[in-house]
Amino acid sequence: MNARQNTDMEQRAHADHHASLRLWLRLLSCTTRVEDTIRQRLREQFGITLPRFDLMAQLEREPQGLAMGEVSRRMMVTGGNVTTIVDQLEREQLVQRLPVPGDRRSYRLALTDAGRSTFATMAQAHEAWVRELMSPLSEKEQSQLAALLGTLKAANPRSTRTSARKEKP
Amino acid sequence: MNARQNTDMEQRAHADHHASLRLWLRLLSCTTRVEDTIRQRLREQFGITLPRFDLMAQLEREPQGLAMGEVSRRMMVTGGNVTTIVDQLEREQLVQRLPVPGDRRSYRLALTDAGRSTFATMAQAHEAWVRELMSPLSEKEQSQLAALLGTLKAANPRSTRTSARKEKP
DNA sequence: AATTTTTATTTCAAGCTTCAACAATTGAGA
DNA sequence: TCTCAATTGTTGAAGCTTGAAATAAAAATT
Repeated sequence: MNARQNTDMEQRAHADHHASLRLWLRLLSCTTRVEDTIRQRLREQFGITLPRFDLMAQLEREPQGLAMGEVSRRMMVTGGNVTTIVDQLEREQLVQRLPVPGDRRSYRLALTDAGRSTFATMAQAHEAWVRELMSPLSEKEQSQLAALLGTLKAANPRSTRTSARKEKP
Repeated sequence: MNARQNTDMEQRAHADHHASLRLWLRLLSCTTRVEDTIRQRLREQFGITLPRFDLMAQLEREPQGLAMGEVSRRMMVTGGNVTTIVDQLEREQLVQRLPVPGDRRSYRLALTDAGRSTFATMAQAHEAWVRELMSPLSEKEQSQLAALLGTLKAANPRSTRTSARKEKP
């Protein structure tokens, strides 16, 4: 660390040079705290992990089912990741891989009946927790927050994350 | 995409029945996108992982060093987790475990000289990335966001997460 | 039709994370 | 002092995650 440069940096810092950094750390820690709470309650009360819950939530929205790749895109995780989560959920009889007539590579991923009813119970509790955890903010503050985050989200591109992109030589 | 169900959901949503849930999902995805970008750039440009960078950042703030437990608390991760990250960083000669005179269970964890200089370089790039990623928001919007998140953070307790808490029988 | 390219998914190794159990040391009380 | 409880850190199993390579099937080209 060069003391001279350090001083220069501090001088130009007009009080809030690190404002963005502090904002980011606060954003991160808020999110982490809420997420950890939800993760813990899901495990304690339903014996399920957050990734499995999230995957079921994706399927619940699309009763006709989704391809693995589509789930991967929506959850913003790699395909390999989805494979292992689905393997587990299938073993627990909560989701099923259904064949797609025209395409033997792919299949429809859908909740089983058991999965649907299990999810319904969990989702209700989950939504109550989220409301509780957000309740420190008034309704008005919540919509302000949503608007600000919307700006941030719109500007940052969604990463593809399908993994295994080959370079064109 | 099923148009009918989509409509139903919107109808039953007395304008903002699920507002908190949507807010939470937006908060989560904003954070995830920024975090993923940072993680990727750290790996590509410096060959380091985000957890290792974060741990070094904790140490950089405390030149006299920190105990494992203190790092664990500040990073809000389990002790076992810190152990493995430190093992790696020690192997790379970026941090060191220094003995504490009065206590043979514990030690001071501190950056090495190499660690300090490596971190300085990375931290500068890191801060520039954060500023870039937050730049869709004006300065004023950033402080509004910080204030709202402050309210949220203050109300949610910081979890201990030291693991291995024995019940009193 | 045969070949090449693209698409869909899986596998594998490595690393992160948690939880629970464990070991070592310190501290407090009998 | 001796014992028991609390503190500090580690280990191991299981699960999540990524990135890269592999497999299989479909689509596009020649």
